[in-house]
Amino acid sequence: MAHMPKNAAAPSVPTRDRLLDAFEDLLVEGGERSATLDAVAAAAAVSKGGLLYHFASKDALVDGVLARLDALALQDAENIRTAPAGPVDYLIRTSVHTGSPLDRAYIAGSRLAQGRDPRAMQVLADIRRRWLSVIEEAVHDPDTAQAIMLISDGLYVNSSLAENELAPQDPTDAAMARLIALIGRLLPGS
Amino acid sequence: MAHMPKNAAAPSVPTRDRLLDAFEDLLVEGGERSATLDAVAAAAAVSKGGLLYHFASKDALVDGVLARLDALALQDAENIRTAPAGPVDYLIRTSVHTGSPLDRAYIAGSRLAQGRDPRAMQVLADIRRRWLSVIEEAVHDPDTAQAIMLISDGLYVNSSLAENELAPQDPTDAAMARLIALIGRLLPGS
DNA sequence: ACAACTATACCGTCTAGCCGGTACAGTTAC
DNA sequence: GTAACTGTACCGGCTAGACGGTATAGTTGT
Repeated sequence: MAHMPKNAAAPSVPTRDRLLDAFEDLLVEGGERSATLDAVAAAAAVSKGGLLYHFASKDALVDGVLARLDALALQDAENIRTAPAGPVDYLIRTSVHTGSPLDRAYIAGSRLAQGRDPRAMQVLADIRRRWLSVIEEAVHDPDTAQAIMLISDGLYVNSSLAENELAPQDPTDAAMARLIALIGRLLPGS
Repeated sequence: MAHMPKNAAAPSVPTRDRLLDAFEDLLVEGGERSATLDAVAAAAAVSKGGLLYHFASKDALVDGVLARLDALALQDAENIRTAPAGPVDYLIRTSVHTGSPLDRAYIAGSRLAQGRDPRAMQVLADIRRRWLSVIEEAVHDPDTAQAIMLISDGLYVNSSLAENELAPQDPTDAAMARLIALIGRLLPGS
């Protein structure tokens, strides 16, 4: 058990992933400023030296979350495409914060983008482009697809801005169902 | 020329406002982290002592931009209500970045909110609530009004994410006109 | 006299990153 | 089989610089 955690009865979650999780959580809950190396190390129950062993710099940590976000989003594009209730329904319902790993990673990425990190902005742009093309494929009209993407983005910022009830917060509630019905009116066929 | 800018043939802009402008610009262009007291003072061509003469703390500076944002947004709500082409047209067209004072102030406020500043989150929430009620007044249907707000929010994040052409960037271009036409389909009357 | 500054020095704290050390499993050489 | 050594995974103390804020003495136009 050379490279395993000392106390591991089970492999548990690798330290590297725990550090990434901690970094994400701090970004999501406290914004960029609160996600310091010390805070990340503490949240992951690792010393600062241990953090820097896995990620040589804060930049490396950023690259780490961004890489994971990209991988998660790539998988998600497939989920959207093959969703039983259809891509639009799936996209809209998952645009509010669900606490899924992708969700957390996406918000973390947004925080980094708001801090003007060009890598984060690039990754987010790529993800959104991917989503848009899936929706375009489904609705067969670029303008409609774009409008749907905009609503999805709007839902995201709303649930990001926390505790306000301007928009549906829960993917399963009635307001969400009404919103999806409304979006139906945008579709070319009627 | 004591309290006037040295070079002022005209009263020009008062130092206090130049400091607020500088703070906003730094927030918009470099995110929260780059907007330090030293940077703000330098950008406004004022000494650090001069900055702290007008704003005793960074918190006071934040309060300053937030107060100005709130005032600007209050005025804007009236502009939306009385827009010749109608509230929805106006709201949507001004949801992309135009470089207007309100626009810059709003983005600056968003940066602060992303840094989890509760005051900023509160001010933004109030502004959005105001906009929503103006739109509700105009379209006579809460769900439709909400969907329109979401599209507006979506446009805003898109133009915030810079240099991507997923959504219309220019309030006068054809894509914007098509988007507004599409939104027309959401309206209860047809 | 006073408001509106400039300039400079300073303080405590926070932050990123560095470095020397430790523990220990596995490898090699005899 | 055991001593010497290697690589991995960490610990925790440290430092330089940035940051928010204080302080203070001087300057300038009215």
